[in-house]
Amino acid sequence: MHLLLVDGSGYIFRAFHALPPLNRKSDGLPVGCVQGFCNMLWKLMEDLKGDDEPTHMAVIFDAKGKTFRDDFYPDYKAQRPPAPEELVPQFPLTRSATRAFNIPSIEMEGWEADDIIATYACKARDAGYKVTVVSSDKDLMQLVEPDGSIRLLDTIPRPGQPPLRWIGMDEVFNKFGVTPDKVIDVQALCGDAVDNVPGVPGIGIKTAAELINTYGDLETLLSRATEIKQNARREKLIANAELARISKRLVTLSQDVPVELDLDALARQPVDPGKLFPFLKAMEFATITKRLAGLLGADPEAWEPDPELAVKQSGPIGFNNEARADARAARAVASGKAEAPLILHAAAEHARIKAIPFRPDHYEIIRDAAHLQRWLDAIYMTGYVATDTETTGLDNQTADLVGISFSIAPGTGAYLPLGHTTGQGDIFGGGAAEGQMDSREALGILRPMFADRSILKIFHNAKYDLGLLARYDVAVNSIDDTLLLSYALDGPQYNTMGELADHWLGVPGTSIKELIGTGKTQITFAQVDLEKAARYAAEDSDMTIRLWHVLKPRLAAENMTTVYETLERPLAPVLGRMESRGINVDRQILARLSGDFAQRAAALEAEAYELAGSNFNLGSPKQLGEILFDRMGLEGGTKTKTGAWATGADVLEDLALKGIPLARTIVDWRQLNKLIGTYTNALPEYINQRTGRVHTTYSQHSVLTGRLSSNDPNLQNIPVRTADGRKIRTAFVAAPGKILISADYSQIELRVLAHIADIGALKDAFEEGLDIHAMTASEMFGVPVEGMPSDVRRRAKAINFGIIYGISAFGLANQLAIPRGEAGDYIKTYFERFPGIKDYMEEQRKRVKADGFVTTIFGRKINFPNANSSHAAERSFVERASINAPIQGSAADIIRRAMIRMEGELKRAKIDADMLLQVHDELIFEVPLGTEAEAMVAIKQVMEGAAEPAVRLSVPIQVDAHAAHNWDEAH
DNA sequence: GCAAGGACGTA
DNA sequence: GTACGTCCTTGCA
Repeated sequence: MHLLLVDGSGYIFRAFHALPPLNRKSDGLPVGCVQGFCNMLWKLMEDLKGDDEPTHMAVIFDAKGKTFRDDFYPDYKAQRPPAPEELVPQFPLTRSATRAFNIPSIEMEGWEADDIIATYACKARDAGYKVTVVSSDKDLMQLVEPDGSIRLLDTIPRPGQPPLRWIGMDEVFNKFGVTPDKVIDVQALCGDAVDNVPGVPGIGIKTAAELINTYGDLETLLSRATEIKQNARREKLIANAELARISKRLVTLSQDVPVELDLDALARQPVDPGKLFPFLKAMEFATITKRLAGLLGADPEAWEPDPELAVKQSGPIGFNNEARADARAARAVASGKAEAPLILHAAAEHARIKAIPFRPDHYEIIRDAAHLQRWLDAIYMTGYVATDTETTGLDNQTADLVGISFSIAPGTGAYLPLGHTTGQGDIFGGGAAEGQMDSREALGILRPMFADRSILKIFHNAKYDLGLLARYDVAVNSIDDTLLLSYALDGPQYNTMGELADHWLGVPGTSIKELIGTGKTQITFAQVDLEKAARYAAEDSDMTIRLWHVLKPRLAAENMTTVYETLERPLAPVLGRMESRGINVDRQILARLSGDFAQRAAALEAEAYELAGSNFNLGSPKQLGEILFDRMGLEGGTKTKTGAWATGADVLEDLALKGIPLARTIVDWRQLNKLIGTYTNALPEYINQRTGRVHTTYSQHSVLTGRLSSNDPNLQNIPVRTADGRKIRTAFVAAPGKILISADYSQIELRVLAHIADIGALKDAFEEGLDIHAMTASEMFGVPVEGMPSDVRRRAKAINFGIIYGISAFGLANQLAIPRGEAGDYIKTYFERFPGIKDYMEEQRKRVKADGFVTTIFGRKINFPNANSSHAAERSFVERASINAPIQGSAADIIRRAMIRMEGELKRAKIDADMLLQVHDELIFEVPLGTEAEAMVAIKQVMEGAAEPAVRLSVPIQVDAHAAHNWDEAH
């Protein structure tokens, strides 16, 4: 018979300092000690086989509250600081873990774990058991038996030491200088600062051992204290005899705790996969789950995560409330009213990480397979890794891989150089630099790690690395992204690694410019000196892991987990694939348009010179203003904020109406010139040599409201409003054998407004499929929809848009070219007809002033740090923006959800369709010719249902889809 | 060579 | 009145 007693509380406290901190991947719940605890439990079962295999087992914990020791010595453990914040949530989880392994979890109020352990150990010893106590607590060393019937076992992982360290007679003697039965006498004399056991002041462990070995035990020593020769020692012992006796009582473990379970009840039970896997999956311990599944011959997929412990998933109905609760909690945090351990935990993590110094000389350069394998082993041990690719350029569709860096903990870092060349600045590139692994071999080694779902890969801007690695056939599963964490938490406030490092870590990141220079003399990263490159690259990963440790716990603390998990992280790979696909652009159509536009622009230019009476640079607003308002002396000119003449299109239109033909000519010239410069001439330059297509880059983290932006080239502002502009869209064509589909949300923002502000009249109109602007006009002006003059509808439309933009009389007057007073009357009438809108606007104004942010219906936060600015114009601006942001942002969230779900749904419906572009309320697809009808049905379904189940909108969502060979006709 | 300002393309 | 990105000129280094 062999009883194994685990000192659960002792393990947690010691493991806390010995193990790397680890948070649950989904929500930042700290679980490092729980994971260490689970590892320890199953390793014990693995290691203690044969003679050492326990027949009985229990895990003992400290209960909350006072113990009997407090009754006679209130200062006992009084100086112990409260448990670290990240430990607190782990206490109950270790109990759950114990039960998950089908092991009794024992704790008793009024007793310390040590007393319960002592009671069971002695009972078992007397019954002839062998006893092992899993602990390294010196207070338990008094239990060790010389014959080995009771031993301690220390299992806290420590670098450079064996995983199991037995503590028997010899080890106790080494520690206390006495046999185990005299340990309490020694402790009574030397005391214990940590537990606030007083002992005899001035007597340390060595003196105590010497005295006890001389006199036999404490009582004998105290009764014969007068015999001691050393004056000081004698006086101290006599003066503090009572303190020594109290100390002995404090350290002596009780052996007669009235335990409820008898020894038989501790007999080992077989592990029950139905208890174990739901727990492990809820904790997201992928590696342990896999190993235990192998050991037990079980399929972990057969069990769902324990719903009590898992990250709360948004249910069909619950989400709206949850999002509101999130928003409430976030407001509480912002106003400092929240009391939440997670907030303190996040703050503590920030302080901890910030205090860890950077040690560039500790970074490693990986030059061979063995070294790479050592890092891989470390990554698998850790379960996560910050990683970053170094390349020859900013465009992941053309750049080449130069190296990869890794970091598994703050202060660690390694750089794996793969594509460095010799010969700095040599345009022929030189040969490969010495001391680099073959990139095919290295990628072959790394591929399984990147694909492994149990290893979390932490990037800063994962979309870039994913798109690049995909070109090297490296698939990446399980990602986190510090850029998107920051965006979910703080919006586009900090963007670059440098800004984040500066703000959160208090260090200026090395600028890439220091390595590659700028302008004409710029080199690529491949040409950077390898040692320098390694320091830069490893530092990048080091900073990424630090930022992750700082930002990830904030997610749970600030209730942004759902936003990050459902709107940010899963979108990045989707966008990455859209960028990789690109879109087919017909070079010849653009060339023909360039010629046509240039010819017409030249004619207009000549006409302008004629009308102006001199040659000047038509592209210069400065020169134009001087000609119009100084030389020609035209009236009514206004100045811009810098004092220059304003010559915008609205000003020129005005002049044209007043009979100044030059103004019209300039307007037309500018339009053509814009089309040439920004589109017909620029776009062909973006056609990728390798793919023959144009690949935009989306920014997921730049827009305040949650929209995407598109750049290099911007494919979200391809002209559509004018006939000439639309011709450019005809150059965006389907590949041979394919056809384009454009699917766009109809009036999505007005529908969202009707839902959020709960406007019955608007909702009814959408429900009945009415012309919403005509309906508005009819309500406002009392004009029947039938036979309504187009100008009346136009005004109503302007007002509807104005509402979405946070209307002002000034702005509406400008838009409609009517007097301010008249515009003000319109707005008044509107608010009278739709009082709910006014309430909504007031609510947002109030919110932004009180909280500094507003939220979308999915819980996304939009920050306005200037909400209480002393500048009136700035304040008004914030008010308008805070009215617009929830509307624009909720619509943006809806299309994000559609995009995230789209690929999976199309695949499920066995529809072959590639999502290529997003233009805020529109998605462009490329599908095989002939399949467009069924594709459109499926696409519409996903888009129209995108808000659900998270939010059940109270207005119908309508999507219009068209298929055609080019984008102009499909739109 | 770079930043700022003006102008203008989109939703 | 909201939210963006790009091109061109201008002015300064």
